Amino acid sequence: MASEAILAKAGYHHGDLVAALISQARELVAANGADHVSMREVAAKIGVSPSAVYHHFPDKDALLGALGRTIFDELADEQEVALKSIPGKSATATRKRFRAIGVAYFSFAKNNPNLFRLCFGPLCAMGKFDEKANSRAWQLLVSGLEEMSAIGAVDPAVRPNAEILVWAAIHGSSMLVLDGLLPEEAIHLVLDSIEVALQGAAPATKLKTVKKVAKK
Amino acid sequence: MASEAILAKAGYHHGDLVAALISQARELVAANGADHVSMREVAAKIGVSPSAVYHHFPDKDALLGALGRTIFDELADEQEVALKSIPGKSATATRKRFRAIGVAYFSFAKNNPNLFRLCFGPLCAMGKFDEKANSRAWQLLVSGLEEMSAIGAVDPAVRPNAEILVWAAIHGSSMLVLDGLLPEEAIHLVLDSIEVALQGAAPATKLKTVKKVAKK
DNA sequence: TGTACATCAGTGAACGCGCGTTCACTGATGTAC
DNA sequence: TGTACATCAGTGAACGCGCGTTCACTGATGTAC
Repeated sequence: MASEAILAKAGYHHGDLVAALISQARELVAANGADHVSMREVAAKIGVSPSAVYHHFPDKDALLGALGRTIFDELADEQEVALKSIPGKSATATRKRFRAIGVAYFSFAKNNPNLFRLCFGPLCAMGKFDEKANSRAWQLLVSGLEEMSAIGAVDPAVRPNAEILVWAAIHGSSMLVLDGLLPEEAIHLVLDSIEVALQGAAPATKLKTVKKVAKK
Repeated sequence: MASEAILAKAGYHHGDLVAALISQARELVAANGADHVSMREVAAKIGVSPSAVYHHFPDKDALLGALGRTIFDELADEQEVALKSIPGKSATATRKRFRAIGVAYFSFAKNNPNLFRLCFGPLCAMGKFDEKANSRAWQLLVSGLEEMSAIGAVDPAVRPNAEILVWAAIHGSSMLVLDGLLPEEAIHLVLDSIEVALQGAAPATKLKTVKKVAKK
């Protein structure tokens, strides 16, 4: 949809420079990594003078920040596409959907390592993205876990912190695969382990003991 | 130990420029992030000409690569210190030690975010560190899980992929806290959940069902 | 419908900078005899 | 022990570059009357 706007007009006024800049920045970040993208290059590839960019973004971080926001959206989009391809209310479908959330997350990282690193890099820590840029992906995970709970696949003792554990494990394994520190299968092993872990099913008393010891 | 060597000599020949360069690079990366450190600045802070660096490192990546290797070592050092502070063969001590591995990992990330990001950034993916730079930390985790198994704290069904799950979860939560996407308590919630998850204790038949469904 | 004018969104030249790296060089060191 | 000499580890000047950003400007657009 951005591309329509980009091609819509030519001449002195561009038409939709903002969209074109973000889209071109996306291209260059994907290809070279966020650290090797310059304002001048982005402008040049669009055929616009470097200074034109400053009519739309106050500085480089702002452009990359805007890009980061759209990448978070892309990630959530892909997760939603994956989810929609698995209809049905059965336990099997629910489990497949839950898994798909993690697999889509990992696939996005694998297919777009530089974009993924932009989202979860220093710019994120500096708060250059929307505060809630990642909230769609988070919400999908929450819903997935609610569905899993509904079919009895989540031990109540594990439920409260499940979102955090699952996100951390999926994010960590994705990152470590990108870093070349874990093999690509890791994501599936992690998802296997997570499902087992969520199931829990230790007797309540036993769980209590575990927690007590752990807190000491 | 590096500082002795650095201060050992003065004059035309430095004495141990390699160690001094790495140590100064460490300082600057910690303060400004790896992307904002230059060869010239490192050399200047040591009081040496920029070109001197090239007698010891072929290029910038090589210097940062060498630094990365030492940071992985620092991380493992801190984990070992934490482990040694918890002696004893009791189940309680074992659990505390296991937890300490994760807490030390997180603390290192929290106290040295820029160094941590250097270790697990693009340079790592490019193979600029030793292939086995992270192997000490990994080995500590393996040993920790073996200890945990020995006291019966790890369900045999969960054991095979436990290292990967645990590393991914600890790494992921550390990263997400650095990114400002999870609150600092996340690491403790994750460690709680991991201990419960390792305990597992679902009946074997039930586990099988779970796995079968998951693989579909 | 036509026109005046404010506003918007570009241009292009320039500023000032720090960067990674190379090169020819030289002072210091250590070793063989 | 003294000396010649190869090697090592520095210097300092320079190359060539691309960068983020600013500035005075101008062409295009849209709106009020």
